[in-house]
Amino acid sequence: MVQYPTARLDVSFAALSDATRRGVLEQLGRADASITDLAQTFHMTLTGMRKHVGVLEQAGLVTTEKIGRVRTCRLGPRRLEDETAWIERYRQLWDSRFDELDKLVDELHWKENVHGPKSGE
Amino acid sequence: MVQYPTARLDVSFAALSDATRRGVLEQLGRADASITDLAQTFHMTLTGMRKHVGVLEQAGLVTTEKIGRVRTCRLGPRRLEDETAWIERYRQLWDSRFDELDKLVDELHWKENVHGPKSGE
DNA sequence: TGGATACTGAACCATACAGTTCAGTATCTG
DNA sequence: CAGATACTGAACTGTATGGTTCAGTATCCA
Repeated sequence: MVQYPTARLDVSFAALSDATRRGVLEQLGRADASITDLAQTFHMTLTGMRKHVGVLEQAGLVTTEKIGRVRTCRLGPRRLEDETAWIERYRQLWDSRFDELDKLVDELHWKENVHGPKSGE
Repeated sequence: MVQYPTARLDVSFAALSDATRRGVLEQLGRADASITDLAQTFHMTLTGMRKHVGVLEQAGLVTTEKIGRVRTCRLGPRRLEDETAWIERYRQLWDSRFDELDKLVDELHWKENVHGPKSGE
């Protein structure tokens, strides 16, 4: 059984669970931005935005660098590989689980066809 | 620009941000289970587990059905399509963003080669 | 130098969340 | 019927989250 970096998934999924933070990632996907830029986009105080950026940094999704007065934010090193991997595996489970259900349904149909009221189509 | 179902992403990413809940999904991927089953697996009270299952239900990742005393939990209708789509798009942004950076680096190299310390300036 | 700009840290607030206990209700089983 | 089982709802605890204000510090620019 593959072991996923559980704690890391906790923080990155949590980071993604906020619309503002997802928006920040999208904006940074277009161009680097300062805290002020981001705060303006999302109509929020600098302090508030700084916290969101902090969460994204913790998750490795954003890196920042302060030059002079300005902290510039850019997309970070992580590319959501583990998150994608987890979801992919989940989908496999999901598919196989529903295949099983399909089989059950088929079986029921078969029984119905053999023992049911209208045995010939 | 494609519009993602923001509120839905909020709740499903939040649902996934807890290791216990991800574990529940994995267990249900193997077989349906009662609240008692799940609570035992994760060493938790029934009440505690019921809450987690509630969160997963809200996110559409689990459905439950109570028959007699027993509430049976199974994987729900949602297959994390939207979540995958969001992450996919993010990866595209990430890639293009880093292509841009690569281009910048190339440009710097070029300038260095032309104007660098050894060739003039 | 002095004023505007960009950020930071501390403190605070309201709400949500993960978990518990406890006191039920409803259902099975002998 | 009695007792065990499976769950539920309310209430409580501690901690995290999303947001604010306010009082700074550091930097830039005229």
